[in-house]
Amino acid sequence: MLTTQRKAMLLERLSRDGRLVASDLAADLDVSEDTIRRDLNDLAAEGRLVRVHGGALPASPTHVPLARRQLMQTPEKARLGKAGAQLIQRGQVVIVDGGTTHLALVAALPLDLHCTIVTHSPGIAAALEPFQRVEVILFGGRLFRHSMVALGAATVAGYSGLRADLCFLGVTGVHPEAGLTTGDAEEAALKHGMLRAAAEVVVLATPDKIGTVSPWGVAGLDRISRLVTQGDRPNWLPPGVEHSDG
Amino acid sequence: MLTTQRKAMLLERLSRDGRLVASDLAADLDVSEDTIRRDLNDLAAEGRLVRVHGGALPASPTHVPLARRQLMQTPEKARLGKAGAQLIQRGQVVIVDGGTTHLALVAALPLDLHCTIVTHSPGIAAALEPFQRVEVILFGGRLFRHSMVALGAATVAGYSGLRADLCFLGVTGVHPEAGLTTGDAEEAALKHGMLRAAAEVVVLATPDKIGTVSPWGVAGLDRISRLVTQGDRPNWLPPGVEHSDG
DNA sequence: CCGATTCGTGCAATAACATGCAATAATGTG
DNA sequence: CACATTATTGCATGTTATTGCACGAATCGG
Repeated sequence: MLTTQRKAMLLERLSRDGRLVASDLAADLDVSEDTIRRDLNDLAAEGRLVRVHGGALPASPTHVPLARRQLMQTPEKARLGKAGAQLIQRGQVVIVDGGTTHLALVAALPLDLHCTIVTHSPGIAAALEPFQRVEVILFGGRLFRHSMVALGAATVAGYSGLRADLCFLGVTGVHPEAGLTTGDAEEAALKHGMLRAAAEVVVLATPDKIGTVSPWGVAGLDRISRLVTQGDRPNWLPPGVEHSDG
Repeated sequence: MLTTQRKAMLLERLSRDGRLVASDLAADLDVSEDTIRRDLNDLAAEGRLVRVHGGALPASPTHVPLARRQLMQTPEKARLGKAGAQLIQRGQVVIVDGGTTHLALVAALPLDLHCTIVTHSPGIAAALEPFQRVEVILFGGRLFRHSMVALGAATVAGYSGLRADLCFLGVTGVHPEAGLTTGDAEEAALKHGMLRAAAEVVVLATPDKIGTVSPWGVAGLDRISRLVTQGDRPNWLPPGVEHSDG
């Protein structure tokens, strides 16, 4: 049997059965378990499935709807979210970007918080449902699937007409020279608009984003008011930028 | 059974039943209680549930309302959703209103569906994430908390400039004389705009809404193309309106 | 307070894992 | 064709993960 053919069969079985068990496959296809393992690792490296102990599971978040992923909060993100939540004061108008870190922020908000939250992320908006005293403004647009946020002229226009107190900005790179960067051009432009619409800008950054650069620039580090990370303050952070350890 | 798969099943049962009992699970899944305990401890360490004596409970009580309501799909609503999903044809532009019934509609869509879905509900938009080939247009506005949809001038303007093939309209009352009604004035106006923006209008209605009236009128029964209910066609349904049993 | 259940820990058996190595087959190159 | 290179596979090795069991401690419900 050809290697490629075997891998195709693995994917076929995976979508049919919803899972793959390495030992069963070795017996079925009459090859060693090592071969199966190698195949599974290859396919996992291509992102076509997710490797687990004993076999593999589907890669696509098919039957894992929003609710599940909302709860998939690492303790790190929860701490970041908690640190961010403490920065919001009663009555403020706050812009909240999309992303799982900001979902953690919402989860850390006190239930009786009284403020206005502006977002272009349907996930953030939906998560704000339990907060009776939070006014939620949602900007629409065409949904950018990768990060599940609304993008488009209407979105940009919405932020350009806004004067907010605080903005929680999500980026995929925080670098001493490249500054704040993200993976999509249009998203970068929108984030720049969000940044300009707020008096203070806070970036919640997990450790994997510190010191890294993504293709599209959003703004320089001196444009943000505070960086929340895990660990000590990076020594390259401009003096005007505050820092907290989440 | 793969360990990862078993843990996923535990989370699924948790969100379905609202609690987990270790001893029951051990018997159900045919593993020792030690294994279940270890699984529960792992998941608790990841913050995905809260460990209690004898089992586990959902992690974030604040978000259970939303999560629960999303998963609280009665078999009736699932059937309605399935019936509605079959009405969508490839390439169409479809308006989908908010509400749990329409969440069931999204859940029933085929994963490879290729169409454009327009909505002003962040929950619907978020639920559409797994559908790679569905273009999602989200209209924004101020979030109306009771039904978790965006309302406002921008929302109305969005629909008024749209020509869609199909519209799934949610109402709280379907009555022979009062027609389609809902509980909020502004929402009623918006729904009227949605109805006018689509060539065909479908109403998915659970039995508790048939024959009831809410304060604010949306449109007469003759303005809809199809009513999907559970059971026989109401004899007062205008002849021009099609009917299906979901 | 007591019995029953549940919990945590250590332990051992088994399964699955990564890694390096060698044999073989397929492919590329002069 | 001759030869080198690469890909694929199975095997041996040591490591890690998973699981069930045993035992004593902690907890629960009266």
